Parts: sequence; structure tokens; C-alpha cells
Amino acid sequence: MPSTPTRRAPFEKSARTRARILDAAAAVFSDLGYAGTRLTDIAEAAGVKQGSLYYHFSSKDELVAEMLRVGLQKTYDHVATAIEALGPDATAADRVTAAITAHAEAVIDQLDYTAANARIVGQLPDEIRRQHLRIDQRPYGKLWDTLFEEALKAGEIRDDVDLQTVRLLILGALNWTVEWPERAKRSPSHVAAVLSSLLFDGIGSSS
Amino acid sequence: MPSTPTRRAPFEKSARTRARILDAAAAVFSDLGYAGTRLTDIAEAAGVKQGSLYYHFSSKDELVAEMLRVGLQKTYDHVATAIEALGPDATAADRVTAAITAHAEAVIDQLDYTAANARIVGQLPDEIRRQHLRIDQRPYGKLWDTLFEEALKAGEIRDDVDLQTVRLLILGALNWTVEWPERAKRSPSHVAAVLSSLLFDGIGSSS
DNA sequence: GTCTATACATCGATAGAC
DNA sequence: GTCTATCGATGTATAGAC
Repeated sequence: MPSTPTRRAPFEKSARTRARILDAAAAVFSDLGYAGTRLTDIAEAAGVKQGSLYYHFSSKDELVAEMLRVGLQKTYDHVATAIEALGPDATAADRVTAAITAHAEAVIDQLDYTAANARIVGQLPDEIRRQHLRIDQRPYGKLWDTLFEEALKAGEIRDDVDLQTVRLLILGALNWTVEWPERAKRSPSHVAAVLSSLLFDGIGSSS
Repeated sequence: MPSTPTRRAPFEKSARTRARILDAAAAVFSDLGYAGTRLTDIAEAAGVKQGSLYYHFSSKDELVAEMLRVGLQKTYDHVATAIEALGPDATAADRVTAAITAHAEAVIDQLDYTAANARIVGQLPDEIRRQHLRIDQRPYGKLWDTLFEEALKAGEIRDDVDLQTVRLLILGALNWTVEWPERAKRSPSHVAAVLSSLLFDGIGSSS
């Protein structure tokens, strides 16, 4: 008996719903914080019912962990793409500036995921935070370290500064923009321009 | 019948317990976030039972609002004191540097209150956050604006930069230190030195 | 795969004894 | 002023129909 040719299964329906849930989670977590977010809120934003989330994720913690992982990947891609777009003959300083601009774009108005990452790391249950910092954030930190090392090798920045601290201060300043009061908000390119100028030249009048 | 002379009522017992509760709230909110903190946690840290909190505060929201207000006042005092300690003949740039150092001290290892403020503003219910930004944070922002304006008038910084954005970037970079991974932590004075040098001189090799 | 319905735990808030 | 006890609301997670 010939088997009825099974119609091409819609592999992707599940994947698409899953992606919609992650998008919704990024937006809602970013707004309400980790503990403040109810699964009902995420479900509503994703257009499904709360119980249905459990088909895709086994718990709130698994959902948040996945959202953070995916989000950091998106941020990484956005920044890496911006750097590559400069072409091979850009200066190291140009590359750092491009990275700053791209991260600012991601945090400020492009990616709920990046804002969510910035906003809820401090609120996560210990185990999830540890894993996120250890596993997910490493490559992104490495990307930035490489940028600074190249600038150093190229002689474009001074060799007497603690570059790891500089990197953390720069990314912190950008991540914190999510907390700026509405009236102080500026465009990513403006913020990036101010920060880059501050980073390389300072605002002292004598320099 | 002569009334037994009532012993001097211990006015201050209530005030002391209240202060202990606020201290405990700062520590716990800073650690677990706004929604993640249970009144039981605060009570335990303060050495009282959960129900007893309601003698001093009428709700969780009133408690958190008061903790934020008191905390910002402490931060303000710490920074203002550091500036005044410089004496009248310090340069405007010295005063900015002193403020950066003092804020770093407050955030990093001195005041749970400051860390709590930095960490949970983004998680507050709308009404509380609005009031905190509008009423509590204004004087502190003004203190910083004044510092930068003085530096500008004194000709110690360039006049072509958006100083409000600079101020927000600086404070953001410092506030974000609460999220730094343990291994990256540095002393307040080191962080402040790096940030001040970056702010005034930049790290470019050509300057 | 998504739904409805509900079990079960947790937490903010109140009541009332001491 | 602080306690114990408890109510009521809310939220995660599970069960089972479709």
C-alpha cells in the first residue's frame, strides 16, 4: 500500500511562533524587568495564550535565558556588520567609533533585545546571570577588546591606560542610556559622536 | 493619687528601627531588584517580622520611594562634601574630578543606597519613577550641571560639546559599575582616575 | 500546537493579641 | 511597637480537550 505522500510539513510554524514569543519577551522584559514581567504579558504581546508558552519553553527562566542569548547574538551581529562595512583601510579609531555608534543604535532605538539585556542582567536569578555572563557575553567582550588592542598596536591610542576599564566605562555609558529621562534622549549618532570625541580627545580646552 | 511620673518616652526607638529598615531595604532592593524583593527579605535583614514593617510604612511602594529619596540625599551629601573639602582655590576641573571620585565611591563600595538607586530606577512602577525623577533627582542633576558650567566659564573645557549629554554619559558609566563582573571590579579611585583622564584628555595618542 | 481550566505556591496587606 | 495568623490576589506551572 503506497503511503499517502505527506504534504510538506510546515516545519517553520513552530519556529516562527517561537521567534514571535522571543520578540515579545524582549519588549516586555525590557519594560517591566525580570521579576516584574508576567508570562501573561509576554503571551499577550505575542498573540498567544499564557499556557501555550509552555509548548515552546519549559519555564520562565528558560525563556529569559534564551531571550538574552539571542539578543546578545543580534547585538554582536549588528556591531560586527557595522565594523566590516568600513572596509579594510579604515583606521583603528574609525572602527572603534563605528562600534560605539552601532552599540548606541542597538541600545537606543533598534533592538528591544539589547535594551532588555542592559536592563535586566542585574535582576536575574544567580545561576542564569552567571551562565549569561560566562558563556554568552564572552565573545562580545572579546570583540571590543580586539578593537582596542588594534588601536593600541596601530599607535592610535596611548599605552598608559587601563583598556579593560575603559571598555567597561564606554559600554556602561551606552547601556545606561536606557535609563535617561525622556527629555534628555538624543539620537544614537549624536550620543556616539559625543562619546567618541570624549574618548579620543577629551573635552579639556588645553588638549 | 499622684500619677507615677512617666519615664521619658524613647522617642527615638521608632526612628532607629525605621532607619534599620531603610538600610536593609537598600541592601536587598539593590540585590534582588524592585519586584524581586519580598517584604519578608527586608524584614529579615532588619531583624523584624514582615508584619511589623506596616507600623513604619503603609506599603511596599511607600517604603521603596522613601529608600530612594533618602539614598539620593546621602549620595548628594557625599559628593557635595567631597567638593567642599577641596577648598575655594581648586580648579573647576579638580572639582569635577572630586565629584566623579565621590560618586564612584558611593556606587561601588560605600552606599547600598546609591547602588540601589542605580539598579532599580528602571523597574519602578511608573508613578513612583516619575516622582523620583522629577522631585528627588533634580537637585543632584543641578549640582553636576553647575560643576560643568563653572568649568566652562573658567575656560577649562571646550565650548563645543553637549554638556548635558556628557554628564549623562559620565554618571551612566559610573552607575553601570554595579553590573561589572566580579573579576573586572576596580577601586573607586582607579575607576575615577581612568574616567577623569578620559573625560579631560581622551585616550588618543595625538592629543 | 494552541486552547481552557485549575492546582499550587507565593506575597502584599490586614486584624487583633500582647 | 512588634508579634502571630490569615485573607485575598496574583502568577507559575500542569492537565487534558480539541
